[in-house]
Amino acid sequence: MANDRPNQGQGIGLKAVADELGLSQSTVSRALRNHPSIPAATRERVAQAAKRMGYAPNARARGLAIGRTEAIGLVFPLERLRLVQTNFVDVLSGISDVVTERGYNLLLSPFRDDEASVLRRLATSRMVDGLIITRPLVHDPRIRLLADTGIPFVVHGRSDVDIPYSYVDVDNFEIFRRLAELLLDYGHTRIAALNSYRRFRYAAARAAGYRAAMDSRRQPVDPDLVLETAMTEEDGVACAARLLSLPEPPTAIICGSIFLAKGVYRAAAEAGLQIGRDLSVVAHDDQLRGISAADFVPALTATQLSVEMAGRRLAEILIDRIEGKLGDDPVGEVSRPDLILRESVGRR
Amino acid sequence: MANDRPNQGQGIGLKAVADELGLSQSTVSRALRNHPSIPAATRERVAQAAKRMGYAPNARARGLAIGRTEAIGLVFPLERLRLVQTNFVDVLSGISDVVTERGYNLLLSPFRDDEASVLRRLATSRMVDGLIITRPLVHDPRIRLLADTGIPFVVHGRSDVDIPYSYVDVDNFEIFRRLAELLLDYGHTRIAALNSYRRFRYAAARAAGYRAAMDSRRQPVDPDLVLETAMTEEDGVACAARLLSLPEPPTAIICGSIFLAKGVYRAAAEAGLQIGRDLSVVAHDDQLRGISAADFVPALTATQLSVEMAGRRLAEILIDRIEGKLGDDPVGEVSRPDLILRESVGRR
DNA sequence: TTGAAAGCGCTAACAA
DNA sequence: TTGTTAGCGCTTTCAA
Repeated sequence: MANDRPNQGQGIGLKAVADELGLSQSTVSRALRNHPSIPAATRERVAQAAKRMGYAPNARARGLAIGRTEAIGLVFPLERLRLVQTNFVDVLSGISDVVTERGYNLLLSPFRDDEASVLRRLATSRMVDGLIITRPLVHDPRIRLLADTGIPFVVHGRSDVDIPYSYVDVDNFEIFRRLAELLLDYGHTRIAALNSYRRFRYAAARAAGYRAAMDSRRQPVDPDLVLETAMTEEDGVACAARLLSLPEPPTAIICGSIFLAKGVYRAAAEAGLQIGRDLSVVAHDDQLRGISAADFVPALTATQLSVEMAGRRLAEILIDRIEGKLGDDPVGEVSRPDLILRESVGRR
Repeated sequence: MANDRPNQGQGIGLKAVADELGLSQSTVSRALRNHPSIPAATRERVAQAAKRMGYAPNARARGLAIGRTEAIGLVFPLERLRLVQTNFVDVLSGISDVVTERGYNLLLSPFRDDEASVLRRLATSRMVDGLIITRPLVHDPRIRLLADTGIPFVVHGRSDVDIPYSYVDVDNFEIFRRLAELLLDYGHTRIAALNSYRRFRYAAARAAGYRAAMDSRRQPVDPDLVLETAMTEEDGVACAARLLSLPEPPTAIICGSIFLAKGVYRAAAEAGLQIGRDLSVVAHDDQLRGISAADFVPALTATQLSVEMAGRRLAEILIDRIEGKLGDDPVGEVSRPDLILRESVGRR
């Protein structure tokens, strides 16, 4: 025997219900899942008995039989959960919503350093039906890894790899391009950019967008004004302080996140500069819960795009794919940001 | 046939490895799991082949065979993830840590309203080996529900039910008692308490602790000074404003959370009151990431106890229980808080 | 030390 | 409309 406690020691299984009613397991199984071949009368009897006896299907056995678990996985660095200033919880919130709506479960797999092995294990063990990965690098090895296992997956963001894959992304090039052009329109030329680390594809795209805007106006790009940093308030303070102490400081700053912008506001206040008059600030806003560009004083001009909505789309696409509701071709969605003009920008 | 793509369409299974080596499935299975009956030589050969062929065990099948999944579940209201001011993420972080260390997976099941059915489904479907539940009510029906299914579970907090269960809790009675006594020691008698909703066991315990302290000093409890509220900064502002506009306002306020305290600080500032001189404030501090009682101005006197550590213990106890490392008797752990004196309290 | 075979609880093809 | 039967991929007993 494989197990000394049949049926996990508890359960009323299909067998018990079938015996009780003098039916076969398969009839009971079909009745419970509303198979058309089962007449209403039988279906009713079975439903009654199942309920009375407290029958609950065993997900492990069902998963093995149908080849699906009805769960999707999300692998992420433990750190991101700990971070206070992160959009991770908002993405997760969007994913959770859809997962609930569609009757799936969400398997969270945190990792400390070796993401690849966690991903591989999850994918090949068929513990989940599909996976979501986030924050891809410019050339992200995870995509090939997952494609090779054959498991359905969706990427939050894009990566420059030569295999097709599904993704949900925002137009990061456009985000920084528009923010830079806005500032150029207002007469600024010494425009600083606080960007994330360029190994991440989204940051690389933003850097390119910034450069494109500057190039199109024949403005030189001063490398001292382009900083790579984490997206937190503290880093915003530090970067701004550094920029403002330059011999020829910027008159405007583009921030990759709203947290960064908050830090810049603080640094400006300390330096006695008034935002919108002495220093212009713009940012990209993920529309996170609990912090709003409109509530900044003065209100912050920003591109905006809900990252929670992105979470929703990620889960929707993944589940559709798992259920075969999408063709075999990968789908990609790129949202373009709205630019909301508020009071943090002034003429130079 | 049950499935038109045997082995999920991909996988190198035990069978393939066995055939390759001219061994039986069972030998390969045992070799891979270091069964003592397998000689080192064979074990080695098998390990090589498995690696070379890219064998990965199918978790669904394994789970079915051994009756375990090596995953634990956490059911929580979708809302809590969305909340900015919540200790949920910190608890989750502690749980994640341990889950990773022990090689388990964490299944997050968000729900919108019908928690009971989500719990029951998770428990009876044997999708996970054990469950953690949080924020129990004074009489929490979930405990009986889970106990009836027979699944191992641990509660973050206690509940007054007459069945044994495992829990990790803090001494909430003691927390409010000590905070109140401290204020009484400083000569305060009009002491307000901002507590959570008393249907939650922890809030009920805190209310009792407050009352016990007052009673022991023969101080009457003014119902106007005891407020039930959510634990956010906004609510802190609102409650404090209300208390300060009383005909006979309190001279000291006990806050159930550090967020609440933050709001009280704000309201005091608006009212032109100086914390520590015109108004004394104390709080309980869950030691959340990103907000520290020591950083308040003036620094906040508080009881403290790491809620992340509680998360760790919850997972440790649950997994030990699943693996049979604990006896059959439930275990309960109650931590007592440290009281850290800072500058937010003054003599009346 | 190894293999054959049964079984975990469920689904589904096929036959009746 | 229902039952029989053969899996899903793995573990484990039992026998060799």
